[in-house]
Amino acid sequence: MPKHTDELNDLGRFSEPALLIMISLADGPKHGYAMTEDIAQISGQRLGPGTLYGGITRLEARGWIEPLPSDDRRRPYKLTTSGHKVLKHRLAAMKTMAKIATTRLADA
Amino acid sequence: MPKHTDELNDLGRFSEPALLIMISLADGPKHGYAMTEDIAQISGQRLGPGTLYGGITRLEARGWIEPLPSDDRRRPYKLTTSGHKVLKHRLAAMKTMAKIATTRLADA
DNA sequence: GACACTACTACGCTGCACGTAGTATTACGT
DNA sequence: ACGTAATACTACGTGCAGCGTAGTAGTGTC
Repeated sequence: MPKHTDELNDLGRFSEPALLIMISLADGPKHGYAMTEDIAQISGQRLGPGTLYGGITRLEARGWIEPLPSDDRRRPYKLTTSGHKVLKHRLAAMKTMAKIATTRLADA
Repeated sequence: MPKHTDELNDLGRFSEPALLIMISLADGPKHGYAMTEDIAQISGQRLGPGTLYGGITRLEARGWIEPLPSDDRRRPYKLTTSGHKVLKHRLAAMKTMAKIATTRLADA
């Protein structure tokens, strides 16, 4: 097992669905179903329950999101401070890569 | 098996390593080892051989990259027209998402 | 009271990501 | 000529993320 020497770069195998979930939570707490709808609107892709709740569980295990107290059957989640930081870092990396890639495509 | 109704959106399970390989090929043909070095420079992460050549094989199977004739033991690859198109499409989606996400983080 | 929508849980499969080990060639210093 | 490091891969095994399907149960509405 790799040591968590640098939490911001130790993403494990974490891909688009997990990223979409975090982005969805970036503008406020949401429960699972609401995330599905939100993600479908902003990205055009609809995550199945297996993908969604699987992703949520993994993100919670990493401490990047956490559940809020709930009275009914809904279970809302919010980004933790750590999750917020990771997402920000991740987005910056994405932008840098996208910029480099776009330049390369244009020049070629 | 899902039908290839829309090649640009049918990415399968395709994540960062595959994207990095395509970006690396965006500014000209490269062989495997050169990709590793290039990717390490632009992204800071070094792909192991399993990840790299596994990714290459899958990308070739999809017709997004293709091998060039080679005289020695090196096997250079280049982006196909199809691969070029997919990458461009993908980058546009990435930028849109990054923009939305950044706005959300800033507003929250 | 039928039907759609909401909000999940449970489960199983597949293949991608990743590591490790090994092979062979080339380049270099000494 | 000999060792060592860098180059450029192949081969192989493993685990878990991603994804689909099925099922459950409460809520709303007509």
